[in-house]
Amino acid sequence: MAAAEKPRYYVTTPIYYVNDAPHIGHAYTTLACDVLARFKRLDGYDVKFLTGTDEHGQKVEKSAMARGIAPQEFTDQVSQNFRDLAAAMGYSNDDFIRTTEERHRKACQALWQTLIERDEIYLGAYKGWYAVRDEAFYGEGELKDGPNGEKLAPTGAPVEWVEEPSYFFRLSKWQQPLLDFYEQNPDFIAPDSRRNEVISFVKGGLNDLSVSRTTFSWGVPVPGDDAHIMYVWLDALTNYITACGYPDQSAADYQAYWPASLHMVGKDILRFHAVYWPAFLMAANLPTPQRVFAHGWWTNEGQKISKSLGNVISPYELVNRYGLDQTRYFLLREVPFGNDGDFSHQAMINRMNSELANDLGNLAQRVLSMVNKNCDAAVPTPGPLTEHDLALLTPARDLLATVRAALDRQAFHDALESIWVVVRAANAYVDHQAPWALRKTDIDRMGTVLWVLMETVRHVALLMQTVVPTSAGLMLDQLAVPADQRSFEFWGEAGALKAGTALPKPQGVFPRYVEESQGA
RNA sequence: GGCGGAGUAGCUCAGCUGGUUAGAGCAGCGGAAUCAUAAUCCGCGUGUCGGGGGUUCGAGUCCCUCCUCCGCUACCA
Repeated sequence: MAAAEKPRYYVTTPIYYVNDAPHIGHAYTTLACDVLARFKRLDGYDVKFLTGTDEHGQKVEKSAMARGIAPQEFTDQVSQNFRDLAAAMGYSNDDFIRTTEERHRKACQALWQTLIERDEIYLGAYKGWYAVRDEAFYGEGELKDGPNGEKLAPTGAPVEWVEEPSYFFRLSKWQQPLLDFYEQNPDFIAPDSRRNEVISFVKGGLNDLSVSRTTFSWGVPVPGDDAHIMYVWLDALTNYITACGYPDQSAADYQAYWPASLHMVGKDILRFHAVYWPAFLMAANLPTPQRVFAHGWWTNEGQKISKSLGNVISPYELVNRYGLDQTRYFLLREVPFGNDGDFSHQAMINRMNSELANDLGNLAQRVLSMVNKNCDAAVPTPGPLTEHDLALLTPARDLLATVRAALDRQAFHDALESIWVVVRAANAYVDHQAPWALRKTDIDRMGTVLWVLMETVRHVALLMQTVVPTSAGLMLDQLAVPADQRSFEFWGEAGALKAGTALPKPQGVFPRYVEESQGA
Protein backbone atom coordinates (compact mmCIF):
# COMPACT_ATOMS: atom_id res chain seq x y z
CA MET A 1 0.00 0.00 0.00
CA ALA A 2 2.83 2.33 0.79
CA ALA A 3 4.48 1.16 -2.38
CA ALA A 4 1.52 2.34 -4.37
CA GLU A 5 2.22 5.86 -3.19
CA LYS A 6 5.81 5.85 -4.33
CA PRO A 7 6.82 7.92 -7.33
CA ARG A 8 8.08 5.85 -10.25
CA TYR A 9 11.38 5.95 -12.02
CA TYR A 10 12.10 3.87 -15.10
CA VAL A 11 15.61 4.04 -16.52
CA THR A 12 16.99 2.06 -19.43
CA THR A 13 20.25 1.32 -21.13
CA PRO A 14 20.32 0.56 -24.82
CA ILE A 15 20.20 -3.12 -25.57
CA TYR A 16 23.71 -4.10 -26.53
CA TYR A 17 24.46 -5.79 -29.80
CA VAL A 18 25.62 -9.26 -28.91
CA ASN A 19 28.09 -9.43 -31.73
CA ASP A 20 30.33 -7.05 -29.79
CA ALA A 21 32.42 -8.02 -26.80
CA PRO A 22 31.56 -5.96 -23.73
CA HIS A 23 33.85 -2.94 -23.46
CA ILE A 24 34.16 0.19 -21.41
CA GLY A 25 31.45 1.92 -23.41
CA HIS A 26 28.87 -0.65 -22.42
CA ALA A 27 30.06 -0.56 -18.84
CA TYR A 28 29.87 3.22 -18.77
CA THR A 29 26.33 3.52 -20.05
CA THR A 30 24.98 0.94 -17.67
CA LEU A 31 26.97 2.34 -14.77
CA ALA A 32 25.35 5.73 -15.20
CA CYS A 33 21.93 4.11 -15.12
CA ASP A 34 22.88 2.03 -12.13
CA VAL A 35 23.83 5.08 -10.10
CA LEU A 36 20.57 6.78 -11.00
CA ALA A 37 18.60 3.67 -10.14
CA ARG A 38 20.33 3.30 -6.79
CA PHE A 39 19.84 6.95 -5.98
CA LYS A 40 16.16 6.91 -6.82
CA ARG A 41 15.58 3.77 -4.76
CA LEU A 42 17.28 5.36 -1.75
CA ASP A 43 15.24 8.48 -2.42
CA GLY A 44 11.97 6.62 -2.06
CA TYR A 45 11.17 5.84 -5.66
CA ASP A 46 9.76 2.66 -7.06
CA VAL A 47 12.46 1.97 -9.64
CA LYS A 48 12.67 -0.16 -12.73
CA PHE A 49 16.14 -0.37 -14.23
CA LEU A 50 16.38 -2.24 -17.51
CA THR A 51 19.26 -3.41 -19.63
CA GLY A 52 19.62 -6.24 -22.11
CA THR A 53 20.87 -7.46 -25.44
CA ASP A 54 19.95 -6.89 -29.07
CA GLU A 55 20.27 -10.28 -30.71
CA HIS A 56 18.85 -10.03 -34.19
CA GLY A 57 20.39 -9.05 -37.49
CA GLN A 58 22.42 -10.31 -40.33
CA LYS A 59 25.75 -10.11 -38.57
CA VAL A 60 24.53 -12.30 -35.76
CA GLU A 61 23.08 -14.76 -38.24
CA LYS A 62 26.41 -14.94 -40.01
CA SER A 63 28.44 -15.23 -36.87
CA ALA A 64 26.32 -18.15 -35.82
CA MET A 65 26.71 -19.83 -39.18
CA ALA A 66 30.44 -19.29 -39.04
CA ARG A 67 30.48 -21.25 -35.83
CA GLY A 68 28.19 -23.83 -37.21
CA ILE A 69 25.49 -23.31 -34.64
CA ALA A 70 21.97 -22.01 -34.69
CA PRO A 71 21.53 -18.26 -34.17
CA GLN A 72 19.59 -18.83 -30.99
CA GLU A 73 22.31 -21.01 -29.56
CA PHE A 74 24.89 -18.44 -30.55
CA THR A 75 23.04 -15.56 -28.94
CA ASP A 76 22.42 -17.62 -25.83
CA GLN A 77 26.17 -17.82 -25.48
CA VAL A 78 27.14 -14.24 -26.24
CA SER A 79 24.25 -12.65 -24.44
CA GLN A 80 25.70 -14.20 -21.33
CA ASN A 81 28.75 -11.97 -21.71
CA PHE A 82 26.60 -8.98 -20.96
CA ARG A 83 24.94 -10.59 -17.98
CA ASP A 84 28.40 -11.40 -16.69
CA LEU A 85 29.41 -7.80 -17.13
CA ALA A 86 26.40 -6.63 -15.16
CA ALA A 87 27.35 -8.91 -12.31
CA ALA A 88 31.01 -7.92 -12.42
CA MET A 89 30.20 -4.22 -12.34
CA GLY A 90 27.68 -4.56 -9.55
CA TYR A 91 24.76 -3.30 -11.58
CA SER A 92 21.39 -3.40 -9.90
CA ASN A 93 19.24 -3.87 -12.97
CA ASP A 94 15.78 -5.21 -12.26
CA ASP A 95 15.40 -6.98 -15.56
CA PHE A 96 17.54 -8.11 -18.44
CA ILE A 97 15.75 -8.25 -21.74
CA ARG A 98 16.76 -10.19 -24.82
CA THR A 99 15.19 -9.43 -28.18
CA THR A 100 14.98 -13.14 -28.89
CA GLU A 101 12.55 -13.67 -26.07
CA GLU A 102 8.97 -14.59 -26.76
CA ARG A 103 7.66 -11.58 -24.85
CA HIS A 104 9.60 -9.36 -27.21
CA ARG A 105 8.40 -11.08 -30.36
CA LYS A 106 4.85 -10.55 -29.18
CA ALA A 107 5.44 -6.92 -28.36
CA CYS A 108 7.08 -6.18 -31.70
CA GLN A 109 4.36 -7.86 -33.66
CA ALA A 110 1.66 -6.11 -31.70
CA LEU A 111 3.29 -2.75 -32.27
CA TRP A 112 3.63 -3.58 -35.95
CA GLN A 113 0.00 -4.57 -36.17
CA THR A 114 -1.02 -1.32 -34.56
CA LEU A 115 1.07 0.69 -36.97
CA ILE A 116 -0.42 -1.20 -39.91
CA GLU A 117 -3.92 -0.61 -38.67
CA ARG A 118 -3.23 3.06 -38.29
CA ASP A 119 -1.76 3.17 -41.77
CA GLU A 120 1.63 4.21 -40.46
CA ILE A 121 3.37 1.39 -42.31
CA TYR A 122 3.01 0.57 -45.99
CA LEU A 123 4.63 -1.85 -48.42
CA GLY A 124 7.08 -0.33 -50.87
CA ALA A 125 10.49 -1.15 -52.26
CA TYR A 126 13.87 -0.31 -50.95
CA LYS A 127 16.48 0.48 -53.55
CA GLY A 128 20.06 1.35 -53.01
CA TRP A 129 23.71 0.42 -52.87
CA TYR A 130 24.12 -2.28 -50.32
CA ALA A 131 27.29 -3.54 -48.71
CA VAL A 132 26.85 -7.00 -47.29
CA ARG A 133 29.97 -6.67 -45.20
CA ASP A 134 28.71 -3.52 -43.51
CA GLU A 135 25.13 -4.67 -43.48
CA ALA A 136 24.23 -1.21 -44.66
CA PHE A 137 22.93 0.82 -47.57
CA TYR A 138 24.85 3.79 -48.84
CA GLY A 139 23.85 6.84 -50.80
CA GLU A 140 25.16 7.39 -54.29
CA GLY A 141 27.26 10.30 -53.10
CA GLU A 142 28.97 8.31 -50.41
CA LEU A 143 30.42 5.75 -52.77
CA LYS A 144 33.96 5.80 -54.03
CA ASP A 145 35.59 3.97 -56.90
CA GLY A 146 37.60 0.86 -56.29
CA PRO A 147 40.76 -0.22 -58.11
CA ASN A 148 38.81 -2.10 -60.81
CA GLY A 149 36.31 0.65 -61.34
CA GLU A 150 33.89 -1.07 -59.02
CA LYS A 151 31.84 0.83 -56.50
CA LEU A 152 32.97 0.74 -52.91
CA ALA A 153 31.38 1.88 -49.70
CA PRO A 154 33.17 4.58 -47.66
CA THR A 155 34.37 1.74 -45.49
CA GLY A 156 35.93 0.06 -48.48
CA ALA A 157 33.38 -2.72 -48.62
CA PRO A 158 32.10 -3.74 -52.04
CA VAL A 159 28.53 -2.70 -52.76
CA GLU A 160 25.83 -3.95 -55.06
CA TRP A 161 22.64 -2.41 -56.35
CA VAL A 162 19.74 -3.95 -54.53
CA GLU A 163 16.03 -3.57 -54.88
CA GLU A 164 13.92 -5.39 -52.41
CA PRO A 165 10.37 -5.11 -51.25
CA SER A 166 10.22 -3.43 -47.90
CA TYR A 167 7.72 -2.02 -45.51
CA PHE A 168 8.10 1.63 -44.74
CA PHE A 169 7.19 3.63 -41.71
CA ARG A 170 5.69 7.01 -42.58
CA LEU A 171 8.35 8.94 -40.75
CA SER A 172 8.01 11.92 -43.06
CA LYS A 173 4.59 12.84 -41.76
CA TRP A 174 5.95 13.08 -38.23
CA GLN A 175 8.42 15.82 -38.93
CA GLN A 176 6.27 18.66 -37.65
CA PRO A 177 4.78 16.70 -34.76
CA LEU A 178 8.31 15.87 -33.65
CA LEU A 179 9.40 19.48 -33.84
CA ASP A 180 6.36 20.47 -31.82
CA PHE A 181 7.18 17.73 -29.36
CA TYR A 182 10.74 19.00 -28.88
CA GLU A 183 9.42 22.49 -28.47
CA GLN A 184 6.94 21.47 -25.81
CA ASN A 185 9.42 19.19 -24.03
CA PRO A 186 12.66 21.13 -23.84
CA ASP A 187 14.16 18.56 -21.49
CA PHE A 188 13.49 15.62 -23.75
CA ILE A 189 16.95 15.60 -25.28
CA ALA A 190 20.12 16.24 -23.33
CA PRO A 191 22.73 17.63 -23.38
CA ASP A 192 21.50 20.80 -25.07
CA SER A 193 24.06 20.61 -27.83
CA ARG A 194 22.67 17.24 -28.83
CA ARG A 195 19.18 18.62 -28.72
CA ASN A 196 20.18 21.25 -31.22
CA GLU A 197 21.62 18.63 -33.50
CA VAL A 198 18.50 16.53 -33.43
CA ILE A 199 16.21 19.45 -34.09
CA SER A 200 18.39 20.57 -36.94
CA PHE A 201 18.33 17.09 -38.34
CA VAL A 202 14.55 16.87 -38.21
CA LYS A 203 14.16 20.33 -39.68
CA GLY A 204 16.20 19.11 -42.60
CA GLY A 205 13.34 16.84 -43.56
CA LEU A 206 12.55 13.22 -42.89
CA ASN A 207 12.17 10.36 -45.32
CA ASP A 208 10.06 7.35 -44.70
CA LEU A 209 11.95 4.64 -42.96
CA SER A 210 12.49 1.13 -44.20
CA VAL A 211 11.47 -1.14 -41.36
CA SER A 212 11.65 -4.63 -42.83
CA ARG A 213 14.09 -6.88 -44.63
CA THR A 214 13.79 -9.91 -46.83
CA THR A 215 17.47 -10.64 -47.36
CA PHE A 216 17.93 -12.55 -44.15
CA SER A 217 15.68 -14.17 -41.64
CA TRP A 218 17.13 -13.71 -38.16
CA GLY A 219 14.60 -11.32 -36.77
CA VAL A 220 11.01 -10.92 -35.70
CA PRO A 221 8.72 -12.06 -38.52
CA VAL A 222 6.43 -9.43 -39.94
CA PRO A 223 2.86 -10.42 -39.05
CA GLY A 224 1.04 -11.66 -42.11
CA ASP A 225 4.06 -11.55 -44.41
CA ASP A 226 6.60 -14.22 -43.60
CA ALA A 227 8.94 -13.07 -46.33
CA HIS A 228 9.83 -10.10 -44.15
CA ILE A 229 11.39 -9.67 -40.80
CA MET A 230 11.25 -6.45 -38.83
CA TYR A 231 14.38 -4.42 -39.18
CA VAL A 232 16.69 -3.22 -36.44
CA TRP A 233 15.31 -0.13 -34.83
CA LEU A 234 11.67 -1.00 -34.79
CA ASP A 235 12.69 -4.28 -33.23
CA ALA A 236 15.33 -2.91 -30.90
CA LEU A 237 13.57 0.15 -29.57
CA THR A 238 10.45 -1.78 -28.77
CA ASN A 239 12.34 -3.56 -25.99
CA TYR A 240 11.64 -0.63 -23.72
CA ILE A 241 7.93 -1.34 -23.73
CA THR A 242 8.29 -5.09 -24.03
CA ALA A 243 9.86 -5.08 -20.61
CA CYS A 244 6.82 -3.27 -19.25
CA GLY A 245 4.45 -5.94 -20.47
CA TYR A 246 3.37 -4.38 -23.75
CA PRO A 247 1.13 -5.10 -25.59
CA ASP A 248 -0.83 -5.56 -22.40
CA GLN A 249 -1.28 -1.94 -21.49
CA SER A 250 -3.05 -2.94 -18.35
CA ALA A 251 0.00 -4.85 -17.17
CA ALA A 252 1.23 -3.72 -13.79
CA ASP A 253 4.64 -2.72 -15.06
CA TYR A 254 3.23 -0.87 -18.03
CA GLN A 255 0.88 1.06 -15.79
CA ALA A 256 3.62 1.76 -13.30
CA TYR A 257 6.62 2.54 -15.45
CA TRP A 258 5.70 3.55 -18.96
CA PRO A 259 6.59 6.10 -20.25
CA ALA A 260 10.21 5.77 -19.22
CA SER A 261 11.82 8.47 -17.13
CA LEU A 262 15.10 8.23 -18.96
CA HIS A 263 16.68 6.42 -21.88
CA MET A 264 20.44 6.58 -21.44
CA VAL A 265 22.30 6.19 -24.73
CA GLY A 266 25.68 6.78 -26.31
CA LYS A 267 25.86 9.77 -28.59
CA ASP A 268 26.06 7.51 -31.62
CA ILE A 269 22.52 6.25 -31.25
CA LEU A 270 20.82 9.40 -30.10
CA ARG A 271 18.94 9.98 -33.31
CA PHE A 272 17.19 6.65 -33.14
CA HIS A 273 16.02 7.35 -29.64
CA ALA A 274 15.17 11.00 -30.11
CA VAL A 275 13.58 10.85 -33.55
CA TYR A 276 12.46 7.39 -34.61
CA TRP A 277 11.36 6.18 -31.23
CA PRO A 278 9.02 9.03 -30.34
CA ALA A 279 7.71 8.93 -33.90
CA PHE A 280 6.93 5.22 -33.62
CA LEU A 281 5.21 5.79 -30.31
CA MET A 282 3.20 8.77 -31.44
CA ALA A 283 2.18 6.84 -34.53
CA ALA A 284 0.99 4.01 -32.33
CA ASN A 285 -0.70 6.49 -30.02
CA LEU A 286 1.49 5.49 -27.11
CA PRO A 287 3.09 7.84 -24.56
CA THR A 288 6.60 9.08 -25.31
CA PRO A 289 9.53 8.79 -22.91
CA GLN A 290 10.41 11.78 -20.77
CA ARG A 291 14.06 12.13 -21.56
CA VAL A 292 16.93 10.81 -23.63
CA PHE A 293 20.48 11.55 -22.54
CA ALA A 294 23.37 11.05 -24.95
CA HIS A 295 26.69 10.62 -23.22
CA GLY A 296 30.17 10.79 -24.73
CA TRP A 297 32.87 8.30 -25.50
CA TRP A 298 36.15 7.36 -23.93
CA THR A 299 39.59 7.58 -25.39
CA ASN A 300 42.50 5.56 -24.06
CA GLU A 301 45.59 7.53 -23.02
CA GLY A 302 44.57 10.20 -25.49
CA GLN A 303 44.03 7.76 -28.35
CA LYS A 304 40.77 7.02 -30.05
CA ILE A 305 39.69 3.51 -29.17
CA SER A 306 39.34 1.02 -31.98
CA LYS A 307 39.56 -2.67 -32.48
CA SER A 308 42.16 -2.24 -35.17
CA LEU A 309 44.39 -0.21 -32.86
CA GLY A 310 43.96 -2.94 -30.31
CA ASN A 311 43.49 -0.43 -27.50
CA VAL A 312 40.03 -1.46 -26.45
CA ILE A 313 39.53 -1.03 -22.71
CA SER A 314 38.15 -4.03 -20.92
CA PRO A 315 36.04 -3.23 -17.90
CA TYR A 316 37.28 -6.44 -16.33
CA GLU A 317 40.88 -5.28 -16.54
CA LEU A 318 40.01 -2.01 -14.88
CA VAL A 319 38.16 -3.71 -12.08
CA ASN A 320 40.93 -6.23 -11.52
CA ARG A 321 43.61 -3.61 -11.50
CA TYR A 322 42.00 -0.74 -9.64
CA GLY A 323 39.00 -2.21 -7.92
CA LEU A 324 35.31 -2.08 -8.73
CA ASP A 325 34.32 0.94 -6.69
CA GLN A 326 37.41 2.81 -7.77
CA THR A 327 36.59 2.16 -11.41
CA ARG A 328 32.97 3.18 -10.97
CA TYR A 329 34.04 6.35 -9.21
CA PHE A 330 36.58 7.30 -11.81
CA LEU A 331 34.26 6.87 -14.76
CA LEU A 332 31.66 9.21 -13.33
CA ARG A 333 34.03 11.63 -11.65
CA GLU A 334 36.65 12.29 -14.26
CA VAL A 335 34.54 13.80 -17.00
CA PRO A 336 31.60 16.19 -17.20
CA PHE A 337 28.91 13.69 -18.10
CA GLY A 338 27.94 14.13 -21.72
CA ASN A 339 31.47 15.04 -22.82
CA ASP A 340 33.99 12.65 -24.23
CA GLY A 341 36.55 11.55 -21.69
CA ASP A 342 40.05 10.22 -21.66
CA PHE A 343 41.04 7.22 -19.62
CA SER A 344 44.60 7.22 -18.47
CA HIS A 345 46.38 5.20 -15.84
CA GLN A 346 47.74 8.36 -14.24
CA ALA A 347 44.35 10.03 -14.04
CA MET A 348 42.89 6.89 -12.55
CA ILE A 349 45.58 6.74 -9.89
CA ASN A 350 45.18 10.41 -9.09
CA ARG A 351 41.47 10.05 -8.55
CA MET A 352 41.59 6.90 -6.50
CA ASN A 353 44.49 7.99 -4.35
CA SER A 354 43.91 11.66 -3.78
CA GLU A 355 40.14 11.64 -3.62
CA LEU A 356 39.06 8.20 -2.47
CA ALA A 357 42.02 7.18 -0.32
CA ASN A 358 43.34 10.53 0.93
CA ASP A 359 40.29 12.76 1.08
CA LEU A 360 37.45 10.43 1.96
CA GLY A 361 39.04 7.16 3.11
CA ASN A 362 41.53 8.88 5.35
CA LEU A 363 38.89 11.22 6.71
CA ALA A 364 36.79 8.29 7.85
CA GLN A 365 39.80 6.50 9.20
CA ARG A 366 41.20 9.38 11.23
CA VAL A 367 37.81 10.18 12.72
CA LEU A 368 36.86 6.62 13.54
CA SER A 369 40.28 5.86 14.97
CA MET A 370 40.01 8.75 17.39
CA VAL A 371 36.55 7.66 18.41
CA ASN A 372 37.72 4.13 18.82
CA LYS A 373 40.61 5.13 21.04
CA ASN A 374 39.12 8.00 22.96
CA CYS A 375 35.40 7.38 23.18
CA ASP A 376 35.30 3.76 24.29
CA ALA A 377 34.55 2.70 20.72
CA ALA A 378 31.07 4.18 20.89
CA VAL A 379 29.31 7.15 19.34
CA PRO A 380 30.23 10.17 21.50
CA THR A 381 27.65 12.46 23.05
CA PRO A 382 27.37 15.76 21.24
CA GLY A 383 27.16 18.93 23.29
CA PRO A 384 25.87 22.28 22.00
CA LEU A 385 26.85 22.85 18.39
CA THR A 386 28.97 25.89 17.62
CA GLU A 387 28.90 27.94 14.46
CA HIS A 388 31.96 26.01 13.30
CA ASP A 389 30.12 22.74 13.76
CA LEU A 390 27.14 24.01 11.84
CA ALA A 391 29.38 25.42 9.13
CA LEU A 392 30.27 21.81 8.35
CA LEU A 393 27.11 19.99 9.28
CA THR A 394 24.64 22.24 7.51
CA PRO A 395 26.29 21.96 4.09
CA ALA A 396 26.55 18.21 4.66
CA ARG A 397 22.83 18.05 5.35
CA ASP A 398 22.10 20.21 2.31
CA LEU A 399 23.94 17.77 0.11
CA LEU A 400 20.96 15.58 -0.60
CA ALA A 401 19.06 18.34 -2.32
CA THR A 402 22.13 19.38 -4.28
CA VAL A 403 22.95 15.88 -5.43
CA ARG A 404 19.34 15.13 -6.26
CA ALA A 405 19.17 18.16 -8.51
CA ALA A 406 22.46 17.26 -10.17
CA LEU A 407 21.45 13.69 -10.83
CA ASP A 408 18.13 14.76 -12.28
CA ARG A 409 20.29 16.46 -14.91
CA GLN A 410 22.56 13.41 -15.10
CA ALA A 411 25.39 15.66 -13.90
CA PHE A 412 27.31 12.96 -12.05
CA HIS A 413 30.49 15.02 -11.99
CA ASP A 414 28.68 17.95 -10.37
CA ALA A 415 27.08 15.66 -7.83
CA LEU A 416 30.46 14.20 -6.85
CA GLU A 417 32.15 17.56 -6.78
CA SER A 418 29.52 18.94 -4.43
CA ILE A 419 30.09 15.97 -2.13
CA TRP A 420 33.82 16.55 -2.23
CA VAL A 421 33.42 20.15 -1.21
CA VAL A 422 32.03 18.80 2.05
CA VAL A 423 34.69 16.10 2.33
CA ARG A 424 37.45 18.68 1.99
CA ALA A 425 35.70 20.96 4.46
CA ALA A 426 35.53 18.06 6.89
CA ASN A 427 39.28 17.51 6.70
CA ALA A 428 39.87 21.19 7.30
CA TYR A 429 37.47 21.11 10.24
CA VAL A 430 39.40 18.25 11.81
CA ASP A 431 42.60 20.24 11.64
CA HIS A 432 41.03 23.44 12.88
CA GLN A 433 39.20 21.82 15.76
CA ALA A 434 42.16 19.56 16.58
CA PRO A 435 40.29 16.96 18.62
CA TRP A 436 43.62 15.39 19.61
CA ALA A 437 44.34 18.59 21.52
CA LEU A 438 40.82 18.79 22.93
CA ARG A 439 41.32 15.35 24.36
CA LYS A 440 43.59 16.93 26.95
CA THR A 441 41.73 20.18 27.48
CA ASP A 442 38.04 19.63 26.89
CA ILE A 443 36.97 16.05 26.51
CA ASP A 444 33.29 16.93 26.03
CA ARG A 445 34.10 19.29 23.22
CA MET A 446 36.20 16.59 21.62
CA GLY A 447 33.19 14.33 21.68
CA THR A 448 31.07 16.95 19.98
CA VAL A 449 33.64 17.50 17.26
CA LEU A 450 33.94 13.79 16.59
CA TRP A 451 30.18 13.40 16.54
CA VAL A 452 29.84 16.20 13.99
CA LEU A 453 32.49 14.51 11.87
CA MET A 454 30.81 11.13 12.10
CA GLU A 455 27.52 12.66 11.07
CA THR A 456 29.21 14.31 8.14
CA VAL A 457 30.78 11.04 7.08
CA ARG A 458 27.43 9.31 7.47
CA HIS A 459 25.79 11.74 5.07
CA VAL A 460 28.59 11.41 2.57
CA ALA A 461 28.48 7.63 2.80
CA LEU A 462 24.72 7.56 2.33
CA LEU A 463 25.11 9.40 -0.96
CA MET A 464 28.18 7.47 -2.02
CA GLN A 465 26.24 4.23 -1.79
CA THR A 466 25.09 5.07 -5.30
CA VAL A 467 28.54 5.24 -6.86
CA VAL A 468 30.70 3.05 -4.62
CA PRO A 469 28.12 0.76 -3.05
CA THR A 470 30.49 -1.73 -1.45
CA SER A 471 32.86 0.81 0.07
CA ALA A 472 30.10 3.12 1.24
CA GLY A 473 28.44 0.12 2.83
CA LEU A 474 31.65 -0.61 4.75
CA MET A 475 31.79 2.96 5.95
CA LEU A 476 28.22 2.76 7.17
CA ASP A 477 29.04 -0.55 8.86
CA GLN A 478 31.83 1.18 10.72
CA LEU A 479 29.44 3.92 11.76
CA ALA A 480 27.13 1.18 13.03
CA VAL A 481 24.32 2.42 10.79
CA PRO A 482 21.81 -0.44 10.59
CA ALA A 483 21.28 -1.85 7.13
CA ASP A 484 17.65 -0.78 7.17
CA GLN A 485 18.54 2.82 7.98
CA ARG A 486 20.56 3.64 4.93
CA SER A 487 17.93 5.20 2.70
CA PHE A 488 17.39 8.94 2.48
CA GLU A 489 14.45 8.52 4.79
CA PHE A 490 17.16 8.59 7.45
CA TRP A 491 18.81 11.71 6.13
CA GLY A 492 19.53 14.48 8.59
CA GLU A 493 18.15 14.37 12.12
CA ALA A 494 15.95 11.39 11.33
CA GLY A 495 18.90 9.04 11.25
CA ALA A 496 21.37 10.95 13.38
CA LEU A 497 23.92 8.78 15.13
CA LYS A 498 22.91 8.00 18.69
CA ALA A 499 25.37 8.54 21.50
CA GLY A 500 26.56 5.35 23.10
CA THR A 501 26.08 3.13 20.07
CA ALA A 502 28.91 0.60 20.03
CA LEU A 503 31.23 0.83 17.04
CA PRO A 504 33.34 -1.85 15.39
CA LYS A 505 37.06 -1.39 15.08
CA PRO A 506 37.70 0.87 12.09
CA GLN A 507 39.61 -0.27 9.06
CA GLY A 508 40.62 1.37 5.82
CA VAL A 509 38.00 1.41 3.11
CA PHE A 510 39.85 2.89 0.13
CA PRO A 511 43.39 1.54 -0.21
CA ARG A 512 45.97 3.61 -2.00
CA TYR A 513 47.22 2.35 -5.32
CA VAL A 514 50.93 1.73 -5.18
CA GLU A 515 52.76 1.34 -8.47
CA GLU A 516 54.32 -2.07 -8.71
CA SER A 517 57.51 -0.60 -10.06
CA GLN A 518 58.03 1.48 -6.95
CA GLY A 519 56.70 -1.12 -4.56
CA ALA A 520 58.72 -1.39 -1.34
C1' G B 1 29.25 23.49 -48.24
C1' G B 2 25.00 24.02 -44.50
C1' C B 3 23.62 24.04 -39.28
C1' G B 4 25.39 23.92 -34.22
C1' G B 5 29.06 24.07 -30.28
C1' A B 6 33.80 25.30 -28.27
C1' G B 7 38.51 28.22 -27.65
C1' U B 8 39.25 31.19 -19.67
C1' A B 9 45.71 29.92 -14.97
C1' G B 10 50.92 24.34 -16.74
C1' C B 11 46.48 20.43 -16.94
C1' U B 12 40.92 19.52 -16.53
C1' C B 13 37.13 22.78 -16.19
C1' A B 14 33.17 26.63 -13.47
C1' G B 15 31.79 31.38 -14.69
C1' C B 16 22.93 32.54 -15.06
C1' U B 17 19.60 36.96 -17.86
C1' G B 18 26.71 42.19 -19.11
C1' G B 19 28.59 45.32 -13.21
C1' U B 20 32.82 44.94 -6.79
C1' U B 21 40.17 43.09 -7.14
C1' A B 22 38.02 36.48 -13.24
C1' G B 23 37.26 31.24 -9.81
C1' A B 24 37.76 25.59 -8.38
C1' G B 25 40.36 20.96 -8.45
C1' C B 26 44.99 18.90 -9.86
C1' A B 27 50.17 19.96 -10.61
C1' G B 28 54.15 23.41 -8.62
C1' C B 29 56.51 26.49 -4.51
C1' G B 30 56.72 27.76 0.85
C1' G B 31 55.03 26.84 5.85
C1' A B 32 52.27 24.24 9.94
C1' A B 33 50.51 20.16 12.34
C1' U B 34 50.99 14.96 13.78
C1' C B 35 44.46 12.25 15.10
C1' A B 36 44.89 9.43 10.35
C1' U B 37 45.86 5.10 4.65
C1' A B 38 53.73 9.40 4.65
C1' A B 39 47.09 10.52 4.70
C1' U B 40 45.85 16.50 6.49
C1' C B 41 45.76 21.84 7.04
C1' C B 42 47.45 27.04 5.84
C1' G B 43 49.61 30.51 2.28
C1' C B 44 51.27 31.69 -2.84
C1' G B 45 48.53 32.58 -9.66
C1' U B 46 51.35 39.86 -13.21
C1' G B 47 46.01 34.50 -16.62
C1' U B 48 46.60 39.65 -23.54
C1' C B 49 39.35 35.32 -20.65
C1' G B 50 41.75 32.59 -29.35
C1' G B 51 43.01 37.56 -32.70
C1' G B 52 40.83 42.21 -34.37
C1' G B 53 36.84 45.73 -34.44
C1' G B 54 32.18 47.55 -32.30
C1' U B 55 27.85 48.61 -28.72
C1' U B 56 27.82 50.33 -23.51
C1' C B 57 29.05 54.40 -17.93
C1' G B 58 30.91 49.24 -17.80
C1' A B 59 31.97 42.84 -21.61
C1' G B 60 35.05 36.64 -20.42
C1' U B 61 29.48 37.50 -20.60
C1' C B 62 26.07 41.24 -26.33
C1' C B 63 27.10 42.41 -32.05
C1' C B 64 30.53 41.93 -36.48
C1' U B 65 34.79 39.71 -38.51
C1' C B 66 39.00 36.44 -38.73
C1' C B 67 41.73 31.97 -36.90
C1' U B 68 41.66 27.05 -34.70
C1' C B 69 39.17 22.68 -32.90
C1' C B 70 34.83 19.62 -32.51
C1' G B 71 29.82 17.70 -33.43
C1' C B 72 25.58 16.86 -36.76
C1' U B 73 24.37 16.61 -41.95
C1' A B 74 19.36 9.56 -42.11
C1' C B 75 18.07 4.20 -42.39
C1' C B 76 25.87 0.32 -38.55
C1' A B 77 24.57 -1.57 -33.56
